Amino acid sequence: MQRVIALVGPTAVGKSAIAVELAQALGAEIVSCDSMQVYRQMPILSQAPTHAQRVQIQHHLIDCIEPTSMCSAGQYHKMTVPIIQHILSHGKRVLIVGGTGLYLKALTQGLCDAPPADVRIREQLWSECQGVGSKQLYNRLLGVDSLAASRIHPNDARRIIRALEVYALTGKPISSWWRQASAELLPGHVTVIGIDRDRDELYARIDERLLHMIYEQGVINEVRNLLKLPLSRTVRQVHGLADIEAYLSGRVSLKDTIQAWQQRVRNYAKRQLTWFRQTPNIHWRLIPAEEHAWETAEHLLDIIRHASLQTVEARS
RNA sequence: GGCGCGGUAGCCAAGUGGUAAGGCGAGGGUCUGCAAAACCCUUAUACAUCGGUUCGAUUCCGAUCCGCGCCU
Repeated sequence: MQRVIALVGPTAVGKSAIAVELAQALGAEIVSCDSMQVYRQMPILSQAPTHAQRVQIQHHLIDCIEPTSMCSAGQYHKMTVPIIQHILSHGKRVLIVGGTGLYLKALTQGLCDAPPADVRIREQLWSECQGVGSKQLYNRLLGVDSLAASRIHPNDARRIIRALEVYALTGKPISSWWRQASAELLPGHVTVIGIDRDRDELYARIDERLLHMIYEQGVINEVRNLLKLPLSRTVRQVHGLADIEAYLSGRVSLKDTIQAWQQRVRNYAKRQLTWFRQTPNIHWRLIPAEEHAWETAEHLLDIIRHASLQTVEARS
């Protein structure tokens, strides 16, 4: 059977609980693939696995970066590869679990070798963009890298800036970096399982989860403490932070805060699904409403066994 | 009961005597170092009802219904 398996799905679909059951059955350790659970001091906001779950199964890449500093797909990749190799070298399996599509892609397909973000150049380009507009920068990109430009929308300031950044840093267009084979971690060796639920049910779960976070888990207090810190730019993007901050400042009622936050997360879940749908060779399972985590885990085991057989057949 | 204001798509909301912006939502998509981000596409024979004026009314007039506010 495959030694590296990934379990992905939208937020609130029930990944963490299912992952623990599945990891137990597989004899695997869990490697998180979540851009927010990597940070410390925000376990509620990021809905990280519970202490009990982490005692049951060893989890990695959770609770390991201060919220004042910044993680990125590249940094995540750099941290994670050795950990996976280490686990495998001990004869255990790896279960990658998470909802951050880009991080999973970085892990399974690698990133190109272009240099990481350069804060100074990026800020310069960004302020320039705000002055003259993204179309201007896009035209410049068109001049130096028409291939990249053809794949980036003129309104997509972020990617235009990244492309120009790489060009400024290396003198080579970003598309030429794309062409270079990146160091793949485990080419073709990862079985990806996607879990999903009926859309209405998923949205209802999201709505309930946020209420639970507010009324049972005490997110508001967690946010209050976080706000005392000089949070990194990435951390400031966590869903709920800005909403609760507005509530704490008295500008917004609790009711409106919750509604805005719920809406944000529902939209996010949809985007996650869009991402995972295009993941090559992903195996989906639609979870029925009353199915228990351990039942789902059993179904997933079947799927994994099947997928492994197919891979073996394909190779011989 | 009287007076005033309002009734435009699932919601909010512009507007015009020649059949009507936009936003939200919803659905789909893109994604190579901020990704819980950013960006793109699609979406509705929607003008409360009935009459009248008019070549033509969502727009003007009248009545009716509903909502809101004020007055009695």
